[in-house]
Amino acid sequence: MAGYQFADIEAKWQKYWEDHKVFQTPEVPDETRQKFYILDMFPYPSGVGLHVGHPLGYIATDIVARFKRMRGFNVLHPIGFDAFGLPAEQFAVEHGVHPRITTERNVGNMLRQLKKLGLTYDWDRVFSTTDPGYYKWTQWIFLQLYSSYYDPESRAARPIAELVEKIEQGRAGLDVEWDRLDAAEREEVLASHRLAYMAEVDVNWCPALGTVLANEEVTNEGRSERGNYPVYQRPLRQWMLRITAYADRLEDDLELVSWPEPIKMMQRNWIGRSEGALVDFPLDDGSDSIRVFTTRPDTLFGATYMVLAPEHPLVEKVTSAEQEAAIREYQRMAAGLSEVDRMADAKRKSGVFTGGYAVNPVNGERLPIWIADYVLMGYGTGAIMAVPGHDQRDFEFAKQFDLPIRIVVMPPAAWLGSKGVSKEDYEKNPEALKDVFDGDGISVNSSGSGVSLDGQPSDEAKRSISDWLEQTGQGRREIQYKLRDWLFSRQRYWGEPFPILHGPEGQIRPVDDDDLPVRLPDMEDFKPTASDDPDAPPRPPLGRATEDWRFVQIDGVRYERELNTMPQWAGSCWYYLRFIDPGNENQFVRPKLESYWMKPTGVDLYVGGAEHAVLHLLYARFWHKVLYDLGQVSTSEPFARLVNQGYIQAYAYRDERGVVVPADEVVDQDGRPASDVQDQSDRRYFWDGKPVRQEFGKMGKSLKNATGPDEVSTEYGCDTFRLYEMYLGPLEASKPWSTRDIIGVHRFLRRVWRNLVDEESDAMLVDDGPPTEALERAMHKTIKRVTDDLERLSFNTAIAALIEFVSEIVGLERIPRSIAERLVLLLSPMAPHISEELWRRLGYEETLGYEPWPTYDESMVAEEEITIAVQVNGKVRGSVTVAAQTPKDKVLARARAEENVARHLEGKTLRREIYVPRKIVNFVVQ
RNA sequence: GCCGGGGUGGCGGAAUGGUAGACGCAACGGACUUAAAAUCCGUUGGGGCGAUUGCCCCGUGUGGGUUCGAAUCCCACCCCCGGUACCA
Repeated sequence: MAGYQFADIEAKWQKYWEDHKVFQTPEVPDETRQKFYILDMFPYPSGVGLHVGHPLGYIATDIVARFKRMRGFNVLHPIGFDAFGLPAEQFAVEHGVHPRITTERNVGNMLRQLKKLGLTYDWDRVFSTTDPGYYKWTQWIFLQLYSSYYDPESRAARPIAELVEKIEQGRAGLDVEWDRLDAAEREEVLASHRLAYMAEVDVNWCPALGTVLANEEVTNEGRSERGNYPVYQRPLRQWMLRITAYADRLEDDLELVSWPEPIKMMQRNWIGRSEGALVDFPLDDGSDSIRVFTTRPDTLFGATYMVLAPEHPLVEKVTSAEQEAAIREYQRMAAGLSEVDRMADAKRKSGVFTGGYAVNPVNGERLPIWIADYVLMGYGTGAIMAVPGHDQRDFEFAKQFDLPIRIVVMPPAAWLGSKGVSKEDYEKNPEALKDVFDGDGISVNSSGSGVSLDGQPSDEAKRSISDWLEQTGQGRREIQYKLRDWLFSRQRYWGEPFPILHGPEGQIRPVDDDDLPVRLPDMEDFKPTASDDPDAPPRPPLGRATEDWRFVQIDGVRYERELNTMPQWAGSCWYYLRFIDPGNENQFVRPKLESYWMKPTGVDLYVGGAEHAVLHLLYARFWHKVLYDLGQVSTSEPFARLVNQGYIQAYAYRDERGVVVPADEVVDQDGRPASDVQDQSDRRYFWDGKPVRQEFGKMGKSLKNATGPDEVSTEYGCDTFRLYEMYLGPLEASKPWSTRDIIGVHRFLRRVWRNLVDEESDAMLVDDGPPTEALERAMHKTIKRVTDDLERLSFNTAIAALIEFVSEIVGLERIPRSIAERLVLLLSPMAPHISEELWRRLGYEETLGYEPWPTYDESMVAEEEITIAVQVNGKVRGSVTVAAQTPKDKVLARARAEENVARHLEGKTLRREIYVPRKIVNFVVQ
């Protein structure tokens, strides 16, 4: 037996931890202890297994979990699998195997890989979103959404029964004659308020995937996020979730959470709140009016024309006979343009005059009405008032078609002066100042029909014009959102069935709670009906299920089940709640446990990739808020603190043809990478020895540059692997994988071992003598550094501190026991196996998972902080503050202060005085 | 274009107003060894002087500023990464 036998050690302790369920969190927690809920974004069970990039976040959370346990916290650290949805289903389709089977197999493989990393998840809490015991409650939550509505008065979700009550009492503020409506009509009214409702809307239809997709799942290029297939707009009757009702709360509450600023920003942009006003512009014949939305009602006097979206319903009405042909032509062209073409053409504005006119309500001016594709039907009202003096796009359009431009907001005179620009200059060329002048100006030329804004600053002008519009009934304040309701159904097999029945007259009936879950039927043919035809009808695979699944007889009525399934994101919207009480068959989570683990601000630390910024992270917040309103959970936000781990990147290689060459077939040839195919029968042998181009990218299958955790663990052990991944750099940063660097942390572990264990005799090299003062001091300093670094998730510097400390004990004949013990404890969150082994060899019976974290003595680490100041003629001219531990530090500080001042006062003499710690005046110049 | 993050040795990265480059890799020199691996010791931002110990100048994307003192704070610009895009 010699040296650090990591393979034996790791196998031994992993088995021990699993057999003794060391890291299991008790089902009912000890409420006297402080809790810490630390969560990873659970993975979908990929078929190809893990590469070294995946566990980065898992290792980080595991370190924190172990650290927090040692600091006395009651830790919940679970893992599960997001197994429904497109990726799992696509994998099954490709392999021609039922997704239930591939999912089970993949979950098994991933569990094996995760366990090999020594992660301290509570394995008894593992579940997949595909387990009927789980999706039963996903369906149940859906029914909560279905039977709730958003009450604007209390700004919260309430049971739909309360709405019925309000309507009956005439308090709902709805313009309906409830008593005279039949059941179907009543349901229609309710449907327009339910948080889950069916509606015929323009949806993103992806024929190649055979399903509809949510806005969040469609890329900028108008293609599917999964698979990159074309997506078309098309009206279909689908399930929707009324996430828009929560737009303002989703935006406001971002302030409550400690999330990375970029993620908050992405959510804000996605929600896209903008405050402004709705204004009605009557047509000049008075027959109708054009309603527009504007964020700049203070520029109403600057409107010089109107623009409708080409597909706006009023286009027909306002078009004059002579313009009709031109308008038709333009509409046809606009309809034919794809999103991409439209974007490519964004710089050049196009449009056509309709021949019609509208009247500006503030001054009675007749404004020509145009149509143009820079106005989108999908945002605001699909119509705008054009103010070319104060809007870039309107300005470009006006220039192109020679329409008048009017300035109605002027930068303050002082501001213009500071730029060396006159009022006239600005009027001549407002564009020149647009970039630097943000609109906080003073209204000018803004008087008309009984209202004047002249002289008012923009904010004030916005308020007074809004008041005037509201008083005269020509408009009102309005907040617009970019966020759309969430399209919630998919024409796919591998998802949660909806707990919904459709009656023969089209009535919707929720499945009784007692009949949940509605199980996904076992089907041989689960493949989606894909097509190249954008007009192909959606055919949900569940339509091919057996009749006894599809039809249900209740009270003599024959109902058909909803054939769509829920989208990928449904399961991940609430899984963090189920981990709290995973086995509960009667409730989705026990309230008592929920409030213990979630209060006061939700999951304490949530680690995962940034790619879910507007998908999972937004959807989960929405569901959570609904559950909160309904009294089912006790916090308004699910995740208190979020950290996005970076990607691990790796070099990838392409040959002259641009074909990817596997990274392990590349060799160094005179300092340049070259292809190295040994097998002569391989068709690629031709390229042997040819130079390849190096690039840098995300690790993965497509670049053939992935390294598996198993390979690393076999060669160096998983403790080394864990240390290496954390030592690469900050958790949040993307960083390059470099297999050759692994040796560094491996050497460190071997050094630890060698210094504590005699390689010959296998005996511990520790004694009970006291450490030297210097060593004890270094120990305290290290404890402080590691503790602070782990608190702020700076794993790389924590490890560096340990490496540094170990170099202090190198060469010591025997290590004082007290030092060895604390070193092992400090190391254990990061390298648990070697630590556990050393801990036992130090004579402890108990596993060190819950051993107390070592403490440090302030007086041992406190660095005396001294300030050295220099006075010249009674005036302080320089000072240096240093954290000094040795007299040498102090001398250095004094010398520096002196030097700094001397440099500025050449020729003068400095009189030196003694320094006094903390508040000092030391050098006096005369 | 707009929003957000960033730019420090050959490389990954430390340092958030006080000795820039911790720690690791790579590289070079040395010890041990028949040899190699492993291990250990030393050197390693650039330039110059002294060469025994030491000393000086320049250096954190570029240019300015604040300060006794700036990688760090402020202004302008350049470049890279991420998000987003005719959102009225």
